[in-house]
Amino acid sequence: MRELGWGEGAEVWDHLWAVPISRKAQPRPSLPPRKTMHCGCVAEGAPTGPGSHWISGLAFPDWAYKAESSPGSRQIQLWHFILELLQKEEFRHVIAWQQGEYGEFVIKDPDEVARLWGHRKCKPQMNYDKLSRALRYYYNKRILHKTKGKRFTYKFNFSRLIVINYPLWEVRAPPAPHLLRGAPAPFWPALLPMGMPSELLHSLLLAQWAMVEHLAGQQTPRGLPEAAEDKMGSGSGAPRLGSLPAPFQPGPCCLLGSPQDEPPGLASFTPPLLPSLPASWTHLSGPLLPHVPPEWQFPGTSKPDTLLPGPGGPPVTRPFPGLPLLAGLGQGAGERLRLFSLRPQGLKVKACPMIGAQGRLDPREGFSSEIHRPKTGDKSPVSPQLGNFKAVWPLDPP
DNA sequence: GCCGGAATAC
DNA sequence: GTATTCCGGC
Repeated sequence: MRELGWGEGAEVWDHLWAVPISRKAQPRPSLPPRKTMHCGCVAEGAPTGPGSHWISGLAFPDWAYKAESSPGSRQIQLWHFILELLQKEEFRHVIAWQQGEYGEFVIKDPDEVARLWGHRKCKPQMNYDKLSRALRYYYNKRILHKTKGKRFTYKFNFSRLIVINYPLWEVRAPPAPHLLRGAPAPFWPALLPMGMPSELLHSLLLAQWAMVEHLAGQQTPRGLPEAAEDKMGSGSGAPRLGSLPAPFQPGPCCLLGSPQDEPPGLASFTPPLLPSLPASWTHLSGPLLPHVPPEWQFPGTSKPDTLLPGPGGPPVTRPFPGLPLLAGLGQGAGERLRLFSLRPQGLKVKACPMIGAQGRLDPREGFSSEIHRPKTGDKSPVSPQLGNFKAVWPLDPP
């Protein structure tokens, strides 16, 4: 297998990050200038904070709030927009997370949300009836579902969003969930909270394994209940990886992409592994976030980093760019997933003036200058060991 | 309010 | 593909 370096395989990256990794430093148009001029749309609700946002113990990275990161679409999607509003304090009176339910949110002012959405999309005639129709289309996609009996209340399916936005996430790591049952804890995949309810764990594992098997073009022995039938995030733009090495097979790190969109071998994909946890990472749920029950949180908070040795993985000190699941795992996770999922330098990107013009870019996230160019011979510098990874995961619908 | 079909736009 | 628009039905 040929090892590939940065700058190759731009198409592979395109669906993941259609934004420049140095986006914090440069304005970019998100709509055709003509349209922007006519409606004067602005990026209302655009986040202004750092690259990740904590939700229910995990961080939603920028992609969750940026239309450009939506596979198959260069325009903002409604669920992105909803997340945008949800993470902004100033819209708390308009839309907010529902206390006590993970991923559940309430539209407190439907007319205002519709107005904002219409403004964003340059659809002044937008109203809640139309907006809610768009939301209902998410039901079948399993991105969202309605909380029955509660007015204006919906719930995100976070696993689904992960599958959609991170089709390559952890592709190398986990064995099939059905193979994990009964396995000793050290052999369980990464990123799982020790207190995670089994159904959640299983759901997550299935989603991950669905990715692995889908990308590998393999068949699941027993089939997949969720992610497989979802055709991998609507199937738009998800790169296929071709042959799949055995789980945990060591391989060169961070060698991604290939010319002509040729699927690289999975050995080329080294997922982020075993970072150290911030000492306070279990207390990261802030006022913007849904409540996280204690039993879902990391049980030991005194010295969590000691539980995540990550042999071979030297401590990383740079800011963590923000990632789902992995976000809660500390800077090391971001460091490694950055290599895994961020667009390398020099790749073509689509400009987005609205976002850039809003000054929402954080100079701390000048990723392009931080991207590690993999060195030849830099073979799997971090242990593929996964068992100590832990994260908090919100509840998904059944 | 909520649902989902249908036609349509982009 | 992802909405937007409209609408009949519950």
